[in-house]
Amino acid sequence: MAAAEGVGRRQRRRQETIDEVLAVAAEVMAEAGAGGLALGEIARRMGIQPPSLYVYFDSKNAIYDAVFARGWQTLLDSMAPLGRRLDDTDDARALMLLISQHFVKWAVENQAYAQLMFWRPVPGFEPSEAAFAPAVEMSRRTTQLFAELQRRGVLRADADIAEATTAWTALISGVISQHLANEPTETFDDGRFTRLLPVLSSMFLTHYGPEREIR
Amino acid sequence: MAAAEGVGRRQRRRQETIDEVLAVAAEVMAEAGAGGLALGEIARRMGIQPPSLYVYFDSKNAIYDAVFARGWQTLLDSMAPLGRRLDDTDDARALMLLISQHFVKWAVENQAYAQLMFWRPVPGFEPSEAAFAPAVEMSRRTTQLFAELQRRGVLRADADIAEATTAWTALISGVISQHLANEPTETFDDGRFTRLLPVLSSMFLTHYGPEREIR
DNA sequence: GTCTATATGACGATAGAC
DNA sequence: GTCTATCGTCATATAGAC
Repeated sequence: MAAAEGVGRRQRRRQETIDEVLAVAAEVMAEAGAGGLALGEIARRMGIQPPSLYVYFDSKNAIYDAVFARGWQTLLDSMAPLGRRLDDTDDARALMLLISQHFVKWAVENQAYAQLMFWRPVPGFEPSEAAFAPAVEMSRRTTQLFAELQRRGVLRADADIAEATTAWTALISGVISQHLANEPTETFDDGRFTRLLPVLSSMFLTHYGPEREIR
Repeated sequence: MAAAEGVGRRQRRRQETIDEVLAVAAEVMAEAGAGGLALGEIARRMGIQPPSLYVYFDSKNAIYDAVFARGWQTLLDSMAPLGRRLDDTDDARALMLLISQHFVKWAVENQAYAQLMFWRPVPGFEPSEAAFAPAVEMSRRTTQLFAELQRRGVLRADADIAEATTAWTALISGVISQHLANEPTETFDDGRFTRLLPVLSSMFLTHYGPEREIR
């Protein structure tokens, strides 16, 4: 019993340290860019020596991996409430735009994560399969959302859902990429690319929608 | 006279060395990723010592800057013939797709350059104004192309050309980003995102085109 | 002008004492 | 679990040979 409790405490404390490492890492990445993460800087801010980090992570890339996974998981969690709104709303097209804007806004306001999630800024780092899981789940839910939109007649009955999902992904990631690369200090509301989302969303829904309006 | 010739030879030789450095740098970046460029590796392949590189470039970032400029200039030059075809063709919509495909294909086949041109993979490196010039010129020509398409009635008379240019840029860079990040080893023809270009192009032209077809 | 030789300080990573 | 010591590599700077 006492032994089991001891293990529990130790593990709890270990997890807390791991969480702190990741939080500080995200801080450093936000200031220096995703590729500018330095173990010495993490250690300095935590008041420990760099080698101590190796007690919790096997390598620098393992830290990147954990940050990558955490980013997708956080974004995924933040989108869940919006997805559930689909049951209430009668304007699925407007909700679609809201979802797109929420997604891009998160990326613009969490650029350290977004660089790692949407680009390959770190030579030699490739996310592990486990870290990729939340990203795959995001893709799954997006496909599911489009299938539901099709069921409701917002998307054409003969629309290729897999294709629509890929197209939407490319659209959104294009806006994010251009913002991060060309005007990273601009706010979501004022960005040249982020402001295009209503147009792009309407473009997308016109193409995959049930009928094309006559102007 | 002899002195002037001597200077000419020296400068020519200097320029040749500079060109060799940039070619080797692009090689290394293609293998290790844009952020994985190492001066020692450039020097090793050239058969010189790393400090010798400082005779030709002030810093590593100066090499990145030159590669960045060269990438945009090369892409720009490779697109010029396609742009001129606008005068001959009677199917401007098809040419529009060809141009998009050419652009993306170049990025997919020159990933070392593309990473530097479309992302920010190197902490602390921001392209100089001079290096940015060919990229600005590319944007200018794109705007010009769309204005011409509008003159010909391929784009709506009341379409916002600046907005259309930004939207097209976001679309294209979305395809490139997703390909580079998720399936960089896939060919242009087989890529999940690159294959979407006809759909995306049609989506774009439907939105900005003169009338929306009824399905 | 161009190169080599050498030095500096930061980095990621490892070994081993405590 | 944390430290010190250390290694190899990196970008960069300087001194000096040719």
